[in-house]
Amino acid sequence: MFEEICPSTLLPLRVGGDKWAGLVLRCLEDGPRRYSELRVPLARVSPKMLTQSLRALERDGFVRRTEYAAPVRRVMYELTDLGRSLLEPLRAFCDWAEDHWDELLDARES
Amino acid sequence: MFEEICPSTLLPLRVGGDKWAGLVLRCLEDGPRRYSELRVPLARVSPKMLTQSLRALERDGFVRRTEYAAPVRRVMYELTDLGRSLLEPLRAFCDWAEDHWDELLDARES
DNA sequence: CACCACGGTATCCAATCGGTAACCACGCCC
DNA sequence: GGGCGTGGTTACCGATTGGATACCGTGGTG
Repeated sequence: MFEEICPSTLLPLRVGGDKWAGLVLRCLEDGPRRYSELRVPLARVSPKMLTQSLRALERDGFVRRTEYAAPVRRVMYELTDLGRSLLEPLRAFCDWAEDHWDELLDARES
Repeated sequence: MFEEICPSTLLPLRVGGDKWAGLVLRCLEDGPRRYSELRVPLARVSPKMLTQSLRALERDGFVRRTEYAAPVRRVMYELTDLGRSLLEPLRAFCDWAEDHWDELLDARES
């Protein structure tokens, strides 16, 4: 997931000045995820960077972090309304990238 | 221009991995501009960075650079069709940022 | 000839980014 | 009580970014 398909590879798009924030947001679009669940699709992201991105997203109000102590330790990350609203322009970008994939590749080659 | 208004200040959005590329594109949306004309609205961007952004945008096919030798040396930068098409999602982001300005500020404060 | 505008380059340097790897506290479960 | 899973943190370090500043070649122009 996200190896080749995302615009980040061909047209690096950074939201919040953070290399991975955009991908994290997209990983959360289908509902809350735990830290370890996020690590699966974002295998290329080091734990340090994932934490850093999540903290930044939390600080800026895009993501809500909820900690449950029992029965097992669980931490849930989910989009806030603000975060969900950001998905719209983000998807616009991704759609654009898909539509212009060939042109991007052509331009890059020459 | 672009001092406080652009999302780059509050929600850094980098297109092409480049800090200023987004602003450069927006400066070109109303037609061709010369290097020195771009320097005016982008006063905060050092010449080095501006050149770097323009070169990257040219390499990726978003901007066309045309050089005229006579009568005075002039270099025009203008958007290609690809570049113009990128303005759409870019504007979506800017509109989003304007709409959620207050929420962004609120989240940042707390 | 001297000077100026234009469109950049060159150099230096500090700060940031991001990857690797190791470590850690807590609680459960065998 | 020893190991494991969870959700991280810490230290270290090289690479990249980007800001400031000075400089430069070319071609008009007075």
